[in-house]
Amino acid sequence: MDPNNKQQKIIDSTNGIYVVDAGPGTGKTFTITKRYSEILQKQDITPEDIFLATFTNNAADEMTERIIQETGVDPSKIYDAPISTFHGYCKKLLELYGYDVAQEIGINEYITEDLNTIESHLRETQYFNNFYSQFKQENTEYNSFYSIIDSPADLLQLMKNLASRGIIPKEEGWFSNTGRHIEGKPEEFKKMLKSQNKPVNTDKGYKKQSELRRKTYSLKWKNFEQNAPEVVDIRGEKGSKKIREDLAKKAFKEDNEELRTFLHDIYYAYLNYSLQNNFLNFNFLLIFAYLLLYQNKTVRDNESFEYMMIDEFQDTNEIQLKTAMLLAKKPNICVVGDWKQSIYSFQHASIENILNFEQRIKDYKKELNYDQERIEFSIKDLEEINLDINYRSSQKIIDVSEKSFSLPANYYESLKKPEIESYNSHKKYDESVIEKIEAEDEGPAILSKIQEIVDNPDYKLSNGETPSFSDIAILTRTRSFGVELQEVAEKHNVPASYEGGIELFRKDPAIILLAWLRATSQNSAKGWSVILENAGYNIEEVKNMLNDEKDLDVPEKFIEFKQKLEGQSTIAGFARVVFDRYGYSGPIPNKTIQVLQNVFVNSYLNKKEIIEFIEENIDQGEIYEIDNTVRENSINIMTLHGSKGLEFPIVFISDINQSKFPSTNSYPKPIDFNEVLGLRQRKVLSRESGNGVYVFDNWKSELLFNIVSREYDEERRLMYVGMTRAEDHLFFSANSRRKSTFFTKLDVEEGVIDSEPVVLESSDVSRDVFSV
DNA sequence: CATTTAACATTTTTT
DNA sequence: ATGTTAAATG
Repeated sequence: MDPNNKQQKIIDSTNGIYVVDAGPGTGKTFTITKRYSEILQKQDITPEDIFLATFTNNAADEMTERIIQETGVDPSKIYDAPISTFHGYCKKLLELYGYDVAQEIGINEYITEDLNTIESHLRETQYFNNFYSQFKQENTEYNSFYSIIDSPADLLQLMKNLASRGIIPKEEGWFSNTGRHIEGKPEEFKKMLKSQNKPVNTDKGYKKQSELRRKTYSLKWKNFEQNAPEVVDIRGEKGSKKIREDLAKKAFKEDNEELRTFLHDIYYAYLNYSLQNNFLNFNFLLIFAYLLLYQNKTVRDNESFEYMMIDEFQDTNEIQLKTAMLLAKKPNICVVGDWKQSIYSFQHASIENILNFEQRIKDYKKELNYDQERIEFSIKDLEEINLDINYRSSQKIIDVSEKSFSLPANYYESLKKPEIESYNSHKKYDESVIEKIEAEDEGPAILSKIQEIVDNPDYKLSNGETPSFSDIAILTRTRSFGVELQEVAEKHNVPASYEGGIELFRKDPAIILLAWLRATSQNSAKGWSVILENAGYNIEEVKNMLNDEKDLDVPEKFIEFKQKLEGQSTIAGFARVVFDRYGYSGPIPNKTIQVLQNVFVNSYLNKKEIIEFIEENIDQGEIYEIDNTVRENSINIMTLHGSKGLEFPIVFISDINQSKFPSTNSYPKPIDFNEVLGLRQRKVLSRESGNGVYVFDNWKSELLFNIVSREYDEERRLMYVGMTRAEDHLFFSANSRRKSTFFTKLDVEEGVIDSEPVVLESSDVSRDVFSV
């Protein structure tokens, strides 16, 4: 297939700075691949000169494959080419040149080739907890902060947040003045306060209280310290339309010096601790790579690229963009993305990267050049190109998807008409069915609808075929709803595979492994009871065998096996022996071993730590991806996030229910960061009438956080991502008693559901190997 | 009757 | 902590 005009323009425009607005189904990967091979054909250009950043490792592999197909280039030459995620590239960079980069911020630790990247969130939490208790003992001057923090993991999250914004501590103060970002933005704050505190006009000309005053009602339930102003003082008496702005401004000016010092010190100490223990999380990996490129001209000259392309640009964060700028030798930069599909802000992606690209790179250039010239090229000929032909969806589906941005997230949110450029469908197909269905029992209703669709010529697809199970995807906001749906499908013998991983450590292999780890270390009775009950002994028999803690009376064969296990020196060996004995094989035991091996790499068999790790995993229901779960002809169930980049003939968007989608979940954090407010503490320690010291809510920050309230644009974008996965037919489903405004205010025809779903003959289905 | 208050029900996404 | 909704208020 030949590129269309806009695509061709992007392919030909190899030199210069380009922002490509690539909406869903506009042939983004196709265009990037072609552009890559176009650049490759230039004289003296090899794959080593082109940096292509992708969002996931899978995307990097896929891109590489397609480039090999497209160019016919020798695969061995492109295999080592910098086509990778930022994380992957930065890790390589640090291993090559990063040995003493930490010195730049005063840390006397070294990065070596066996640096570990922490991929397990739980494992890092373990590390962090160890670090935290040590830090607390050594830094008693921050006692008042420790008493307001109930979960250290919140602090860790905060540091990662700062790291993704390029805020980096030095031994004294902040690196390159980056600490100013945690002080907040007074001008923006004043603007927000003003607009939030305007009384609201109704259609009939009445004036309601301001949005802000309505929200501050909840302050009433807070527990403020004695000298805090009364809530009626802040909000005004009944009938006041606005809150008192002078108090809000006073709250903004709260002295946070000590809090910032505390965060600086613990952040710095944790970076130090990480390197001491030879590990970095994803976020810290990026800051050290950034530091290296920032400070070392030689590395920059050696490593920078003639050409740079960044895919999924809407999901990059600030430090990634800065790093990319340091890596660009020339102004040959092409960023490709779609702001409408930016859905990873919880992971600190910054949508401003793409929305304000030009302003950002100009600002960053200034910032990066303030003491010496690091960005040598000039930023002037910046061009925007938008791809506007959609090759995926029918026009009807495209039109509906654009309504995502007009969906209010609650009963009082009023939205301005969004400015969305429209896409034209390349497809002639015009028989799309777009319906919403609701029922008291949502799962069976979806199944029933699917059974109606499958093999039904009324739902003919654009390729001329009648639908089969594998043409259908069910998208969910939460994982748990997806798992529920899979179970409902299983009960009806409808083939459905849940994509997105399983609770690995709650499966049998891990349970038995944990039991043997326990049986061969302290607290062995806990392990033995699981082992013996699993072997078929009843509770009474087990009790008798374990009666005497010091002299267990278990059958000889168990003792022999225990001795065999005690000879193992690595967790992988230990687990392998257990799984072999129990006959566990396949992806689940393999993945279990792989995870443990990755997490406890280099360390001798420390059973206590491993047991804690597994316990924590079971407790938290931690999710791990399993390979090869794909089945023949089955429905695909996945989260909306997981569906990014994919397409299906038929899509269901499910669980559009209150508090689920849009998600209204939010956890209170004692210390919080907001771009406008800066760093704030929401709890304070105070002495109540002489006696003890108590934790109170901080009226200042509680008031402030009402002003920078949460927005729901990302939930609407998530809806947009979901809808635009569909090629031919699109369905929405909700629980009739709990449906959210995303469902009720969606202007789509209501569908009918035929009674209950039928239970299929089991011979119709291929079995799911993981469901046993 | 429009507006405000108070009580009640829920509670993620993951490179 | 936040949204929904029924009851209270003036």
